[in-house]
Amino acid sequence: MGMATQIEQDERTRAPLSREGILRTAVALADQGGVQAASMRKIAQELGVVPMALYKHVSGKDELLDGMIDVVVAEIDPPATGVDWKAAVRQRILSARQALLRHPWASRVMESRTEPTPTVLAYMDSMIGMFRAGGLSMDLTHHAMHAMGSRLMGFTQELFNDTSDVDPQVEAQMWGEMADVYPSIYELFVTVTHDDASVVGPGCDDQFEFEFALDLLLDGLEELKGQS
Amino acid sequence: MGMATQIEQDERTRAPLSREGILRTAVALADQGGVQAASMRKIAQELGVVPMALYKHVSGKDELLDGMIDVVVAEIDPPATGVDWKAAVRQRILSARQALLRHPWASRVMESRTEPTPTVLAYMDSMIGMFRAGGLSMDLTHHAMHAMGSRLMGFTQELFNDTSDVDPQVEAQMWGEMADVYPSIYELFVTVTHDDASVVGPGCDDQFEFEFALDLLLDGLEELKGQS
DNA sequence: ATGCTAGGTGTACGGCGTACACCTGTCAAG
DNA sequence: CTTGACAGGTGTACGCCGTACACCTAGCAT
Repeated sequence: MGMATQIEQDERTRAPLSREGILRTAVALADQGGVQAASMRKIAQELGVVPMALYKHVSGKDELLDGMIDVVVAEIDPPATGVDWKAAVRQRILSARQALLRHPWASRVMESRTEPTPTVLAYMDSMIGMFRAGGLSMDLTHHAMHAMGSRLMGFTQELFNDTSDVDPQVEAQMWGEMADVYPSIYELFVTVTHDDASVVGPGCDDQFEFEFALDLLLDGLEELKGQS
Repeated sequence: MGMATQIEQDERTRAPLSREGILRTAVALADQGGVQAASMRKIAQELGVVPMALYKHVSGKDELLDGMIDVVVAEIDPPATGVDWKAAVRQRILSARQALLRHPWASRVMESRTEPTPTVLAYMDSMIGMFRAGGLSMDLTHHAMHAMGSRLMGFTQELFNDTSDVDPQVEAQMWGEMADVYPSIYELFVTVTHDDASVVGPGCDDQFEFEFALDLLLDGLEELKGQS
């Protein structure tokens, strides 16, 4: 069996390349190895193909990243119907948050993009429509979009990455030192961990914090809506 | 005059390398050419030195980026004294915003970092202290920190980069097409540009939008403070 | 039969971060 | 005064990255 035959078999085995397949592979690689695992070369290798082959389906790295974002945005649920505007916006943003939690690299990539893709524009458009349907004035809707900011895309920066792989001994001493240098952080930490009944939990409930901030904004907007 | 002499002159001319000098140069390069202009190699060239020389003062690219962030954070004004807690927080966050507007690359870099530097921790600590001094409970302060999210660092994502270098003819046609595909965005655009009396202004006032969202959050927090 | 084209290949280039061996001037200890 | 450690700048080299460009080839419309 000659080399050529082997190659032919490989080629026959391999599903033909396609933009969608490339994007799916890229997203999968990024999901499991971070955004830097989604390099042109690694995607190509994963697909059993030479790097330059990708360029027949994607114009370059930028378009690839845009495509990856579109995949994530497509996972966001459509607007709920038959509910309060606030509830609808709330649900949708929480859905966006879930999508971005499934693809932790996506928020960073989104921010690095300069021009929004049609998919992102469609999402924005739909979001604006939800505010309008809820009776917010155009001006207030405009402010609302800005106020939501990155929350619109379902993410807020987590200030502290609580997952630490240091051993408790060292960590305890670290906190001891922090008490002197960063007294307020220490105080906050102590309160939060004390209130938290769960033994080993992550100190604070990200989901709760996200919803807290979201509701703070939505409630404020509703009050302003009533005033106008 | 031999080569050696020339080199000696260069060496004598050049200020000796230092961590601070490297960071200043890196920030300057990033300010004028984006974050990718602050590569090890370009920083070294700017300082008239070979790339590896930097490693005697900075352990690697990560520490360099951390250092660059510290430079920016150090530009944030200290807390104002003798004013309402809300006013003090407001002023400080607006100061942070100014710092990040001077260094547009900084927000993106901050988000890419995993561990906060001592400088950033000190800023956080001070911020927490401001909430506490304002009478917010520890719990509410905790929520406040999360609610502020990236705004704490003085930035919100600008959804649309309004600075376009296309000619008005093309842009007008583009908006015409958008009216069909993204009706809500179009409607919003029309309203905003119509209300804006200024002829060529950027469509919406980023500073106003930032303060709008900030005040929405601060007002909400104050109300919650009163309730508890 | 012919020649066009879509799609995969191979080679090569410039840029990046950085490991590692090397040199050299300075300065304290013997 | 010698010596030797060492701080700090140099040079080379490696493996990664994105991608320009020339090439091949199978399939298909003419």
